[in-house]
Amino acid sequence: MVAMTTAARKTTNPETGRDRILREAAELFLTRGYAETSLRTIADAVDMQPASIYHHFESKDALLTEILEIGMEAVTTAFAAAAAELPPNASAPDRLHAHVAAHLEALFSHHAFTAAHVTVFPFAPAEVRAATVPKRDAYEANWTALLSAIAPGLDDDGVSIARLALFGAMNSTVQWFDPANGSTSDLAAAIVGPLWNGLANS
Amino acid sequence: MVAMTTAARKTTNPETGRDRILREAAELFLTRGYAETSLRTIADAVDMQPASIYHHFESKDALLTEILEIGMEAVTTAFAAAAAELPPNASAPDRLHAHVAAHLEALFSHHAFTAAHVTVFPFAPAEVRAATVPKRDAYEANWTALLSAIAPGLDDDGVSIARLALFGAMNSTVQWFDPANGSTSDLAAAIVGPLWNGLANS
DNA sequence: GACACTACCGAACGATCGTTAGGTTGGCAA
DNA sequence: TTGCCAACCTAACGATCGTTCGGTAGTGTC
Repeated sequence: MVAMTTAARKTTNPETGRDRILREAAELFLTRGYAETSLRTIADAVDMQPASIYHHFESKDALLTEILEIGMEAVTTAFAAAAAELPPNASAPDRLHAHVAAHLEALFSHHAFTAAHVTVFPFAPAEVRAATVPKRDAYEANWTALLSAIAPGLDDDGVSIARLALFGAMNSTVQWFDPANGSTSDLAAAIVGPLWNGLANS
Repeated sequence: MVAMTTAARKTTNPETGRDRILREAAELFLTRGYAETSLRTIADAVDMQPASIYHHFESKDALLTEILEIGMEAVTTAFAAAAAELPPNASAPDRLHAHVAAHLEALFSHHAFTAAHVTVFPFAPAEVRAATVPKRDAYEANWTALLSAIAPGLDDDGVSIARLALFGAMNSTVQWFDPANGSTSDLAAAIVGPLWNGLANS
């Protein structure tokens, strides 16, 4: 009886125990918060005992660190892929749209992992944040370069504010946009359009 | 010696015990998170014993509920005040700027109370969120009305997306803008300018 | 000068937390 | 067939959590 559950899980779910923990934990952290989610809750979600999680992860903090790293890798990869797919002579608004769409697509396809950066990261333990900060900085640098290239009229402060405001706008979508109601590309267009041309022309 | 501390606090700090708890708790919730902040930490910050907090508040949840209500009242009042101060024939971008500036000013002057809505609210206990939702909805309705008035070219979905993206942009400022580096009115101009005229013209 | 009341304190409660120690099992390698 | 190892288990640890109970010191009232 005890033996059956393991075998049954193996056949019905190809996801390994480790990946399942990562995914379920990411979703729980996202919806309930890090401190609000106990290891016993995570264990319940993956049909395990709390102690079993320690076979795969060193600690609860290490679990969160890995989740945040997966999320940051997803958006970083998406940014690079969008840049690679753009024609060399793409217009400024096209480039902006492509990268916004890529960010949003990553945000919703690796939803829990990337969205965790928006809501979980600020309250993560200091050591966890410190471990993830370099990768976050690198990703932000991509956007700083993009925005100064396509809006040469902005000075450094203007670029910073534009980037941060755009991040704020994009990342807040995880709290209100439902992918069932439209593509992330359309959502990107709905954000980039007014932003590029101005509300004055909408 | 024990008696002195009470007298000394009374004279050096005009803030009552209750208000002090509210303010310190709001700041701690904001910087550390709700679940991450224990009542013992709050008690330490106000030089009290944990049990004493229960003389002023029914529970930790009730304390957070009151903090969120103070914050929502601040932005609601600021919105109404901005509307009242505007000349009847103010231009659309002027109206937008005035309300963005009012929101940002409230965000930073009642910093911890209003900012708590951005970062603490999503993970607050369900009962706490339910108690605050009506006032949040009412505030959002103000913005929906404003945006549809000044950007008549947008349909309902467009207004919603514009409002949510603008909220995302404004509220994210609590995580990166330092009021020491400039006025909230300038910050509002830096956000509204590109948004209204478009990045294309920046 | 007795009384009530506000504002606090000291000590403790049961519950829950992250974590650890020490098994057990099922499948693969030799 | 034996031995090994990854993947789990049961049980419990000490720490910390929100909360409660029963006080006490100071202040104003009659």
